[in-house]
Amino acid sequence: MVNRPQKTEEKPRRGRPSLSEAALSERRAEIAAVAIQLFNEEGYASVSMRRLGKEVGLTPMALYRYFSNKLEILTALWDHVIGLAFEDVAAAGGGARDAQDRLYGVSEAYVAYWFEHVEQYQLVFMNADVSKADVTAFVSQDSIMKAYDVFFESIADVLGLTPAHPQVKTIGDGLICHLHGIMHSLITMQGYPWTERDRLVKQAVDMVVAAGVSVERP
Amino acid sequence: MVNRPQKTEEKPRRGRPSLSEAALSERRAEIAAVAIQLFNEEGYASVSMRRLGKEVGLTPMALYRYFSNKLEILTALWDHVIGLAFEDVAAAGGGARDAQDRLYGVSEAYVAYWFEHVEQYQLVFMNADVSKADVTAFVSQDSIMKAYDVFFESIADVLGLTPAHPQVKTIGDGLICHLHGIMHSLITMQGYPWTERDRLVKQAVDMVVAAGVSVERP
DNA sequence: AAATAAAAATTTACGCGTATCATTAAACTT
DNA sequence: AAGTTTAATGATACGCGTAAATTTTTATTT
Repeated sequence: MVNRPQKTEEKPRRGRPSLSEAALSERRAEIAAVAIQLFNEEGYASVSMRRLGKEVGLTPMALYRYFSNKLEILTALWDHVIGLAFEDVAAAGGGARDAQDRLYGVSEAYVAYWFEHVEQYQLVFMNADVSKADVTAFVSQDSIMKAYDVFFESIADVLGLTPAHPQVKTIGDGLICHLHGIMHSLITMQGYPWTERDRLVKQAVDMVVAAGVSVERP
Repeated sequence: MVNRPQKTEEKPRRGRPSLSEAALSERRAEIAAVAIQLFNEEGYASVSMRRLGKEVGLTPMALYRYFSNKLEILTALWDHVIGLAFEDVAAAGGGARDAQDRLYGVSEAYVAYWFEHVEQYQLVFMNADVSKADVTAFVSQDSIMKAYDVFFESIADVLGLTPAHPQVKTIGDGLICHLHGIMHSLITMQGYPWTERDRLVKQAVDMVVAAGVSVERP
């Protein structure tokens, strides 16, 4: 995050006042909106800070008052993109006949979304420059954790357990990892003759369903 | 790859001759060796072409005769690192009591290696700048595909099928994806309260073993 | 030996992200 | 009103990857 003067301490009595928190986040949002559009249209690397500054009417360095670096602007796009992905997932989950059907549906929708937006997947999940702290802060957000809930609910239904059951957490984490692995492997290692994507996703869910028959119930 | 004059055509009769293929690959190897050490010690981004040039005794631009860009030098490190990973995997597979034991061993070793070398994982699997063509060329190499064979052999053993059986390919690809997904998710989303790594890996292999009981045999 | 041709190597230059420093603006104190 | 303090903004500069132009090297042909 950008270094800002302490707000909680005795506020300074002299000198030009800081931008209000409202003004700050308003302009941050304005920059982010332009950035998201440009990043989506032309890619992260192709949009320079000089260019972005020009588009929003600021000098390049003025952007640094609102974001500490270019990557932090990218995190604004993360929120946006993950929101879109889970819109698709929610839609797929909505029309399901039963729990098992829903689990297949949301799993396929999740993977399909990222495959249809590979550039976005790379921007979110393949940026090695992102510091640990950045990602931690981002992914810990309730919005993201809540988005995965649909998987846990479906799994609980399929297994006939409550969502709070520890097995649901373990199996759910496993499925989420598995799906991410399918996307990531097929995207990063395109030369390898992978089994067809749909087949892999189906198999991943099959294994969860199969686990249901052997699960201990309370 | 770097653009080179056609070697197979009628060789030019005048002018300075091209570097021999031997000289070329020798100097490429020399550059790669220095680069691997520096990248490992200081990270990819911290080692500039100007610096690398100085270390190997070339001007920065002279490097471009041997590698078409900085990223292509990084691929040299890929080979190196994947070799190390599969040394660990092979060692883990060597001492196994039976097929099932071996499958658990190699899976855990594979995941453990990358977790112990997160920076290397990021250099190999998290570079969004890498063009599709680059990765394709890299991963299609026999060396990499061969490295995964240990998984397919173990799985065939566990399932009681020949390695050539199509189910082995499908399940093997699934397991490799699953393991990659565990690594990738736990590395990129450190703020999320994932189930413990070992548990996830064990569960992934368990599911493969469980699939064995329901598999159709020839 | 001189001229010529082509590859190798170097030089120069561009736009990039952004650190640092200089300037301007907006408030309070006197 | 003038001076002071502090935030916001702007200008300058650095090292980066590398494209393009230039120079040097090394061979063959005359």
